[in-house]
Amino acid sequence: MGPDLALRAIAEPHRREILRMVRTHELPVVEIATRFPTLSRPAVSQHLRVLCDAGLLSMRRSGRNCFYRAREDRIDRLRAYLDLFWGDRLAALKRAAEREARR
Amino acid sequence: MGPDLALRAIAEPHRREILRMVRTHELPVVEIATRFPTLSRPAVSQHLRVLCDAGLLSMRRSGRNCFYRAREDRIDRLRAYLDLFWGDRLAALKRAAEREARR
DNA sequence: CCAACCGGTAAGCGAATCCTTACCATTTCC
DNA sequence: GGAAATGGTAAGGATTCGCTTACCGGTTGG
Repeated sequence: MGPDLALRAIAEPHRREILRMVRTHELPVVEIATRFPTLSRPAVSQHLRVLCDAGLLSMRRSGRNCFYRAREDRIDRLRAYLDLFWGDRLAALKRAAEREARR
Repeated sequence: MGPDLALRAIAEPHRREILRMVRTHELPVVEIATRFPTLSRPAVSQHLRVLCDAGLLSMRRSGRNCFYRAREDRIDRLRAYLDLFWGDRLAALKRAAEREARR
């Protein structure tokens, strides 16, 4: 069930970076790949697959381009799961503020 | 650098369960292990190690017992990283509310 | 039509992950 | 002192991960 695939997906730095890139606007694979000079293109394709399987990305085909984009609804769902998992958010903010004030 | 170890650590369901168990109060390893009937004790020990290496747990020795406990400050730090990563939280809540209202 | 472009898939490889059994050190209690 | 309890570590195995190169199908434009 739910958040496992997504959590595993975002545990990988490259995939977090991809997710960040397609948050505000969709991008074709070529564009994503060129921003990873150290990575082969299949590697990027495979990361995209993992993110899609986790439900965090959607894909749109147009001609010979594949545009990927973050699925905001799924991201929100993951955030909701994590919020529930971590527990009281206000308490956390309060602690953070106290630690900040202590310096 | 920072959140990678922690994110990898919480990507594992057993480790999330452990983290949940020692959030409010510390627990000795035996107690943690008995709550995982399907897991050997070394497996639990190894999960505890991963969580410690990620900074998410602290350990206190007392006699022959090792009490583990969640490090709330590190958890808060991880939450802060994720909040920054995801972006505007209010926008997310708004979207969630809209989706909810749409049913 | 055909050469270039775009992107997914297959196969393989080294490393990491998660688990097991076996063993060890320390502490406690008789 | 010695048995029992606690918990870490070593070694090994099966699986998964992240990456590579090689290849293949679909689209486009000369």
